Amino acid sequence: MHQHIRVTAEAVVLRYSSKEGMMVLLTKRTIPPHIFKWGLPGGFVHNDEPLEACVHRELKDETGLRANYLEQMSTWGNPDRDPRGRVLCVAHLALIRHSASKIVLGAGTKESKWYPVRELPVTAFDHAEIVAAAIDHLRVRLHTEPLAFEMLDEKFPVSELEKLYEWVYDRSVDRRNFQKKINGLGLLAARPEKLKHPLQGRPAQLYSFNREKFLELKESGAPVEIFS
Amino acid sequence: MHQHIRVTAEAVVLRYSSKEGMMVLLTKRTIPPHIFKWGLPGGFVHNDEPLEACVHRELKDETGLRANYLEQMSTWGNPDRDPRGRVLCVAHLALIRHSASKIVLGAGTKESKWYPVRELPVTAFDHAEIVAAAIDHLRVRLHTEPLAFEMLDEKFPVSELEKLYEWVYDRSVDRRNFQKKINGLGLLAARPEKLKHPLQGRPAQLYSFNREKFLELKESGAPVEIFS
DNA sequence: GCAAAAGTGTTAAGGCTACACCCATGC
DNA sequence: GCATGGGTGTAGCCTTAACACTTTTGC
Repeated sequence: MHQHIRVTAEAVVLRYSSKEGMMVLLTKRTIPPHIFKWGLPGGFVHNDEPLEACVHRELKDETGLRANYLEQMSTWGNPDRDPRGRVLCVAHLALIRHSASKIVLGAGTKESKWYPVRELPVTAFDHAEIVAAAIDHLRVRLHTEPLAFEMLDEKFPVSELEKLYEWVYDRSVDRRNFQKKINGLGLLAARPEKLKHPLQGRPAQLYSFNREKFLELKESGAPVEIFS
Repeated sequence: MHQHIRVTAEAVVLRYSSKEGMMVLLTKRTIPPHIFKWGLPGGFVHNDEPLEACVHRELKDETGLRANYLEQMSTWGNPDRDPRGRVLCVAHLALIRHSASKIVLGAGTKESKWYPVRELPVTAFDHAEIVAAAIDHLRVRLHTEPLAFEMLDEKFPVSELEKLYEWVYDRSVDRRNFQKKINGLGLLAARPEKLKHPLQGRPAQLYSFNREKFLELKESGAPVEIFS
């Protein structure tokens, strides 16, 4: 018996802004199957290529983007998921800052677009399911892992972090309690500057993520709960 | 360019007893590479076979066992992990009750043994790493998912559940607070009978997991935290 | 009776929730 | 001034953590 299974590595690339919410990067397929439908960036893994390297390569080729954070999520292996035959998909979660998410047209560039996660177009294969799984995955990880900071700018107001959590957990959070909790952990470092030109209201203090402090807390053994 | 990647599905099969702690099922390799070292049960995926079906099949063939719970965990894809060439390993977590974990010799049976998770023998490939990842995975899941009950007998004393959690989180838990918390959730249903012939002390009340209640709580939207 | 494990209760501390109030900016 | 969003404080509640006593068994 000879095994014939092909493998792709694909990524659910997410960006967030309080203005537009969570958005996912999709590329329009130019070949069958599912031609003209929208799919996740990714492609067939080279024989000697690590899975994450494949994702980075395909993402670069197709959209010119560089993920700020990348982790493996789950493998989709249903025998019927691809009409061409057995194709395994190793799905990844990729995060990118909104400010670094502009799609660049280039050599291997396909038509790519950011779509609101809750308003997807017609998608190829099981990719809509994979996007949903990525959000579930994020929901689990954001309780204890500092992944939110991979999507925010280096300097951000607390309200931006809060709104990101509100989007992911789909519930409103008390602004004042959120700020107290997050400051109590000491994970945010105040920057000297304040937010310039707010659309309305008092300019917000800008913070950056204190990764050293986070690692210190984690090493100390106490479980770090960023958000409950 | 022609892709040539082979795919295996393997399982970290775990059983637990308060007497012996957490143990993992390993099979002795009978062919190179890593001949005579101990590896995870599993093998090459058939072309038209779902990943989980492959795990069940290999487990049955190699040890005669049937996993009580099976979920995909992570995919190990380092190009150098197998000297034979590119072999992807889709690792699964499998749980089995101690009372149903006796290895049965049969046709395709390899030499298999239960080993304490914290005292592994010399292992093949990256399988020791995968076992460690499975314990980490379990540590995350046990907070909110009722996987502990997949390893305990149908009827069990609360102390058995408590000790399982103590093993996984590697810390001692106050017996009385644990019982109150778990009873407060209403997830356990008292059975009419008590534990017969305890080695010492007062016979314990036996309980079984109330899955309906758990699903009800989960549906109600409130996040269910079984253990913190 | 004694040791060992199981069942039940109490109390204090800390975290979270729900609030009210003031501040800084644009218009 | 007024609207709007940002920063800080406080009181009550509820959960958790720490701990004492009683009960039921085997020997």
